[in-house]
Amino acid sequence: MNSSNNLGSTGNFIHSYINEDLKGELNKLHTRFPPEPNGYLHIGHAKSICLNFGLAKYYGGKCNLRFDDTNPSKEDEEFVNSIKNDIKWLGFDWEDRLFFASSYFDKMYEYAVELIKKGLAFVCDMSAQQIKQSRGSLTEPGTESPFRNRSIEENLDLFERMKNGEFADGEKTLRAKIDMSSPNINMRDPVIYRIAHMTHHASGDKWCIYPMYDFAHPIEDAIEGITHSICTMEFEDHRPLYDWVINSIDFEIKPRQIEFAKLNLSNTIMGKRFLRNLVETNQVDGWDDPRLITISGIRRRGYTPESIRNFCDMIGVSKANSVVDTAQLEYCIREDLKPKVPVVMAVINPIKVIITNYPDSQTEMLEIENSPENESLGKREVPFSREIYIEKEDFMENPIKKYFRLFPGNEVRLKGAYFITCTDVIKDDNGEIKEIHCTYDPATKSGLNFTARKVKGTIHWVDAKSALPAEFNLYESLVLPDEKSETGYRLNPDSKSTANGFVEPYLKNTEPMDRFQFMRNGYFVADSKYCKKDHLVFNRIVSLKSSFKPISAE
RNA sequence: AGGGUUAUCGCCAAGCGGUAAGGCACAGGGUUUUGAUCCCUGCAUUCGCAGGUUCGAAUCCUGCUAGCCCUGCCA
Repeated sequence: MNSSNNLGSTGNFIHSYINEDLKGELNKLHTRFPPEPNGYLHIGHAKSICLNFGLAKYYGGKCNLRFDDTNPSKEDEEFVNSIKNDIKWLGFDWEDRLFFASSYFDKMYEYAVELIKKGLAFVCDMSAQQIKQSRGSLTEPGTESPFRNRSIEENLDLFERMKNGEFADGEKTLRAKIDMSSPNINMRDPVIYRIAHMTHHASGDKWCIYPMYDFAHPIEDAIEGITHSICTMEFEDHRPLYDWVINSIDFEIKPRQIEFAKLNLSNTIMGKRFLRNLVETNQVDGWDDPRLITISGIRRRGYTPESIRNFCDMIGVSKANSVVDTAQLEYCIREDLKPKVPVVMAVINPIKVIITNYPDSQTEMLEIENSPENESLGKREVPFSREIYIEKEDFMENPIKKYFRLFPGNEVRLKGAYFITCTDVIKDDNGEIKEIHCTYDPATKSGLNFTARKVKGTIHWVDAKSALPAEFNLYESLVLPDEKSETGYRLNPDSKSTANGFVEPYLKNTEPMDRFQFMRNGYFVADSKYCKKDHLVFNRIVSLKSSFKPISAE
């Protein structure tokens, strides 16, 4: 598959903009990834990270990491740490360019004063409610604030007193003086500074007034010399205001804001409220629950950074809002893991098989290749003896059509071992199958190139005596579409299921985050929290593709 | 007085006036000690709709239609 960065060959509309702006000097490109530290990053952020850092890398430019921490009421140090960690894990490096909007508060204050002096901003005494009412509506113009024409001196004095803490929260705001009748509501004298007596995670209690996004962001970009400020579509309406700030302050560098459509994934919800609610009500196991599409969740699920980067390259960038099929993400992780991880045998829902003609006390070691995809992964020894476990699904007393696994009278191959034929089904008093009796044919031993008979099915197994017990977490989509719900979805009650089975003794030294393909079961990762030497826990990253479509019996 | 924006295969997505790339998904065939992988093959006479310009239109023009975003002292 195309593991190269599709930013080059085909490109997207952002490339055309960059080319037309930076003609000949593409290495001057300077982007930034500007998260607000108010939550954990999710795969939608990964798209933005790959875009911003990827563009810089592609053109030999730079990309900053900047925390847009202008609202102390929502932000926290915990989030800045998790965000840094996630970006590094994804494989991107901001080098020495780690910035905080809060470190520009002094400059922003000065720029606000400059705006006042130019007659472009005023202190407004209206309440939030009054401002809302005077803003007009989507179809009607707003009305001007009665405080709009205060003198520059009075505005300067009031703004300074706002800074000095003389007013309570909400008592006054600083507003840009633009146009109350603009069809763009963002231009109707937007608030650019608000009062909030609150401790900021970085600046502490130094400030009690904080700049609003629309004022702060263009300044942050300009200060850092950002050439292209890439954000999502909902900010398109803010671009005139962005440009207004840049032009009003008369920065020599004029960053260009470019909007792209954020990522949506089928059957998943990215909203911060949604994620936060699940975490806080303990419906999931923390922000890194393997079912969550947070970066930390998909990491614990077993996804690799390469697979996420490839996914982001693959889905492209455009302005059309779209929903990417989760199958595409799953394709990327299978594709990445396929040549990297060993293929071993794990029986998730075991049922015992007794090979009645196999010597009672004998155990032999069979040699099996670790990966048909990658010879360099070598071989391993797998014990085999009279009693083994196979997957419940690999046996049917009354087989459906086209079933070529084990059933009474049928012969199948045990991977890396022998052909076995089912001779008996032993049931308990309740009629439940207790064990399956088979016979084996020594002549069919793996590697002997036995060709006298053919079997249609090859199944995996583990030796009962030496197998290691293990727990398997299997996942399905966290949400399901539901037209009856007002949200359009509902939580999937079966999003997680746990099964107890066995793995080969080869896995005895498994470390958390080790990845494997469990033959015919899918790709798995040892859980980072719960997998211990004496208690193996594996999460299914993704199942294998399968063209086997069980058609009902009879 | 509303403004902005989008529309190309089931899902992403190239395309920028010269006659519809690619990926995912799906289907069929071959190989196969994973019903996996791999390998072939198929998958838009058509680009939201209707007109127009042109030798030639997904690309230009006009008019419609539909989706998404915008009335936080959030970002």
